[in-house]
Amino acid sequence: MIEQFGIESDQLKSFIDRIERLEEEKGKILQDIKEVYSEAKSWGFDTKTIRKVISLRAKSEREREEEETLLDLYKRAVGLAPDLEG
Amino acid sequence: MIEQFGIESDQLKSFIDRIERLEEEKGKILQDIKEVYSEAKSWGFDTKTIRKVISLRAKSEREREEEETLLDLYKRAVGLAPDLEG
Amino acid sequence: MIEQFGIESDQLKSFIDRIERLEEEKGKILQDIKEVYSEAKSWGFDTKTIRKVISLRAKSEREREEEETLLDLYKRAVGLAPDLEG
Amino acid sequence: MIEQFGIESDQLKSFIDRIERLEEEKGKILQDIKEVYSEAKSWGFDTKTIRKVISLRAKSEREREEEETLLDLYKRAVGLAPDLEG
DNA sequence: CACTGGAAAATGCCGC
DNA sequence: GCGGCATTTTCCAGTG
Repeated sequence: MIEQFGIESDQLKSFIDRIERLEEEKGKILQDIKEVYSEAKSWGFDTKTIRKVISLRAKSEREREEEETLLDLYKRAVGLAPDLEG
Repeated sequence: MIEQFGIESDQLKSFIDRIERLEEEKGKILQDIKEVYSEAKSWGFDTKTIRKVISLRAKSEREREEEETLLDLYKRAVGLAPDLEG
Repeated sequence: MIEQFGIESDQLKSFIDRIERLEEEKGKILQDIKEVYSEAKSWGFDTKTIRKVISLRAKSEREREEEETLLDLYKRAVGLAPDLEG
Repeated sequence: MIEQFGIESDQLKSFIDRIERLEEEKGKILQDIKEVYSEAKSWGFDTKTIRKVISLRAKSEREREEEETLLDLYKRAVGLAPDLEG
């Protein structure tokens, strides 16, 4: 008897099932990514470099956003911009 | 001279695009997973323990036993668990 | 006008210097720790398990018990462990 | 009796002790760092921004090094530099 | 096939 | 007490 411990076993099971299902989907995508790298490699491309390129592109996007955030942060820190709560 | 690599270059771009697209899908799934954890938490469940359970279920019975055996061994070595013949 | 912040600016720089110095020390310790793990590994020990033991020792007896209890509870909920009453 | 399992219990204990000692030192440094942040905060500085500054400085150093590495990598990838074993 | 380095995941911490 | 961020741990591909 689980209920005596005060947890709703069915609900918990349902959450875990949902996560496991999503993890499975994730696993497929991960697999797909691996296969693309592998195909690229068989074409003679250097996968390490491809990874770098992709990570740089992701980064530069992220950093563009971050720069803005950072600027705001600094501005607020020195009183050049209002705090978030106005 | 770049052009001499024209065809390969297109091929490379195509690989990178495919990977980036897959990464995007992966990002969505990751987001979904986060949301389920968050919902579970709002129900009062402990997400850290949920993660442990999921990771345990992903392992084979054999793996689980091996890990436990080794951990017990090390624990006894440092006095965290009593010796077997204790 | 920056100068009006002159004194605070010096103070800030000083804080940052102190932190960076401490970070450097931290880096050395981290390096030392890595080396011990590496040596342990070369003796045939399993570093992952060592980490677990160390993390267990850092916890109080009470904490360890609580975690285990909760894990058992969740495990039973998903059928990874038998119910207590069979 | 541990030896029957084939691990050198004393050696293992010694490694773990060394690591725990280093962890303790690390903990002190971490504590020191916290205190500096706390002092800075009491002076009215924004700790989040300080963290950013420090992490940026650490990063730009690392990235200077990385850029070089990356350039080499790309060069090798397109045959403009010899492979490492060259 | 063990080691190393780098990506991904988990944990812990800080501020709100 | 929660959400976001930094650290730490785990995993995995590539390399010798």
